[in-house]
Amino acid sequence: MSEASPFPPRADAPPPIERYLAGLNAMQRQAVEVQAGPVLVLAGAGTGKTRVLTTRIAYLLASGAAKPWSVLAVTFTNKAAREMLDRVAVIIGPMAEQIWLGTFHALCARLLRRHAELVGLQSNFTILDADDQVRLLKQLLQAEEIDDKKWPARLLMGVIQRWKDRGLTPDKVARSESGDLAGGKLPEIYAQYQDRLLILNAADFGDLLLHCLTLFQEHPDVLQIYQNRFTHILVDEYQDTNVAQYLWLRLLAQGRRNICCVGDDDQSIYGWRGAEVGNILKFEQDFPGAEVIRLEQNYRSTSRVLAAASGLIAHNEGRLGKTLWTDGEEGEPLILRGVWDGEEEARVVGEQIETRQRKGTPLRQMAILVRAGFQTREFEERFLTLGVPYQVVGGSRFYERKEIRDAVAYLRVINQPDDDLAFERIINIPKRGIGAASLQTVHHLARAEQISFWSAVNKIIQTDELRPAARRALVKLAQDFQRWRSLAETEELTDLAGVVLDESGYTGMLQADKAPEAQGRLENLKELVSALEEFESLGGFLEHISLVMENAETNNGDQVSLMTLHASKGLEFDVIFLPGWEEGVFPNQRALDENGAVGLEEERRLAYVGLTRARQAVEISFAANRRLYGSWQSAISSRFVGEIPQEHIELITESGLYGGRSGSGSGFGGSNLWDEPEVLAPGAGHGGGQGNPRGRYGPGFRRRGGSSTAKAPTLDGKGKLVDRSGVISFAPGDRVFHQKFGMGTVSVADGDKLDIAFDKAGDKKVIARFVSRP
DNA sequence: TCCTTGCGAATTTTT
DNA sequence: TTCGCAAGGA
Repeated sequence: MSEASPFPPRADAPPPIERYLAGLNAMQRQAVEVQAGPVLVLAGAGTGKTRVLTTRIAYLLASGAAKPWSVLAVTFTNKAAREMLDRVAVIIGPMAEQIWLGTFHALCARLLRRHAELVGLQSNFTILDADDQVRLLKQLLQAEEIDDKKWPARLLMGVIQRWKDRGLTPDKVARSESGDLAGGKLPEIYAQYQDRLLILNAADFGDLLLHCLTLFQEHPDVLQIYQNRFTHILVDEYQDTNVAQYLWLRLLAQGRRNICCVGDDDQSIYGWRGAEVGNILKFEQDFPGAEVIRLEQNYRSTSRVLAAASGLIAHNEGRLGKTLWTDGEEGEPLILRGVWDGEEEARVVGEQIETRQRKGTPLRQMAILVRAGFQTREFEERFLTLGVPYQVVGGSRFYERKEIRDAVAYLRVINQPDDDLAFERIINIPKRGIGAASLQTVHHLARAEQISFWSAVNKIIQTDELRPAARRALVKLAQDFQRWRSLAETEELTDLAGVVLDESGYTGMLQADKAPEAQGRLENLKELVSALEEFESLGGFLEHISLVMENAETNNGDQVSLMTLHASKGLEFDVIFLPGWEEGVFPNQRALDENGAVGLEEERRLAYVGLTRARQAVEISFAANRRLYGSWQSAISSRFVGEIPQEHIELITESGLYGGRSGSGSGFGGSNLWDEPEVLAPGAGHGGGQGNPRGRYGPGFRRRGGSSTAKAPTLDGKGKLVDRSGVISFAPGDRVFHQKFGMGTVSVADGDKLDIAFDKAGDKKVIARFVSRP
């Protein structure tokens, strides 16, 4: 359908505007044509949402209403951003590159790099990933002596992220919010965390938005620049925006009020991550006079699939309400299959896939959608046995592998010396004889002086504070980094990476490693090095991997797709398999426990998303027995099963399995369907000893024991650090005490660097921080 | 400093 | 089941 003729020939002679509208239905057309003022497009699944958005952009440009650089188009995922860019480029050509198009996070990062200093960052700031965030928070928690058993860093990090999602900087977190989290100290720790990030010249994901928001709020002149620049704003997946994103958009849109948001409240599945469906519900209040357009004609699914999905989602309350319809075929009924256990489920799905393939459906048109990532395992195993090619979408990611993260950590330190988390990660990888004791010493200095780890290392290696071996190792490492940093100025990235991996000893370490996976790691590193070819600068590469942490797609060829329901949003396939429809699995027990009725509705929307991915056929299955963490558990079918209108379902069970019931379902009634808990003996397991492919990180480096070094003069009575102005100065002749070296007399004092003649340990160079008056 | 062993705990979704 | 973490030994 998409006739891609290269145009326009000249910028001042656009093709007839009508051309863009051809093939759109009345509602779509309206959504494209209304250019001025706020517009909300409620776009049901498969109603041509992306087409509307891309056409709208093209139409804006062709009609002369906007210039490419004055259009801001925001998406939720990188995938969506790329797809939109591609599709716009097909219509309008290379001009598309000039549109401000990307995810919230990518766009905010771009803005922040320009104005970093206004929020206390430098423009080459590092973007931390989830792992870094938790590690950093863990350090702070230990310093505060918070019990990490009671308050796991991951959990607290989640709370902080939620605050950030809501646009709350530490000073805005209400007392009532904190509760007894971390003994009521969490807001304070949040503040420390933010301070620490600034010292590290780093921002986490939430910060990208939060800082941008602060920037706009506190610098009206800057805000105005962008309000003027972005004459037209488009937002995809509006139902997934959180409060911070909403505030950000509202600030930017306030100028011209030309904002067009597209979304579907029934597909809001990121509430757990701070998304506010409320944003879409109150759009008309926020933008009075907004035009609301509903897209209800579905071009994707058969009427039976559609009816099943609609019937299911009708069980939710508080919807804006849409009535999807199609003039397409009725199609085959959905298949609902009860099986004995997960193994059988995988076997049957495998058979169905092979059968459908024989009948002409290519593998790439089939997908298995699961609730949680680990559920893909059984299917993978089965496919390996069968020899069915498959692809796990969004599974273990390339950039999360240990060796890749290590290599990237080296690059990060080269790019930005103050990136402590990266530096600490690789300071002793490969082993350099720098152990916990040395690390703690450096840490201590870094915290006391409020400087970065890198700075502390450089300071400390000029002294005798560390053991000679450790000191030598650090001196070498510091020199290496200096050298690599200057190489980075002149050499190609790939060459730089090769040199770094070689000279650091990292390659050597892997080559010497006899473990079976070492070879694969070397391969991965090679892949990383070649991936660097596409980038012009180190900064550009690092930005890419932190914002676009996606798999290097190798989906050439005909493969079945395996992915989570979340990852499937926005995709479509001829045939969809939905396994694991059991209470507790789907809907997920934790979602129910933690969020009750709200959680259940989100789970139901997830089911709705799953169903509406299908063009032609859906096969749902559930098992009577499920193995979970080594123990068997009997299960009952998901309540969602009973919520799908019966007339669109064909029920299949192996005869005899469920008290002989089989065939089309009499006694259909929801969750009590086949409710015969029967425990299966944990007999014949799978053959043991599959190699575990997941490399994990080595032991982390961390301080122990919090601020227990109470002898240092930098700690006040409560163990708090005193600020920089509180540095005690020493003069030659002063008697001092050092924890390790004992008593001594200052012989030379050069700022905070002291030469001291110790009574027992002899002449040493130390930093003033480490000694006290006796 | 580093490695091994043993124990306990927890187990979703992702920019 | 698997992973991460803490303690103990070389």
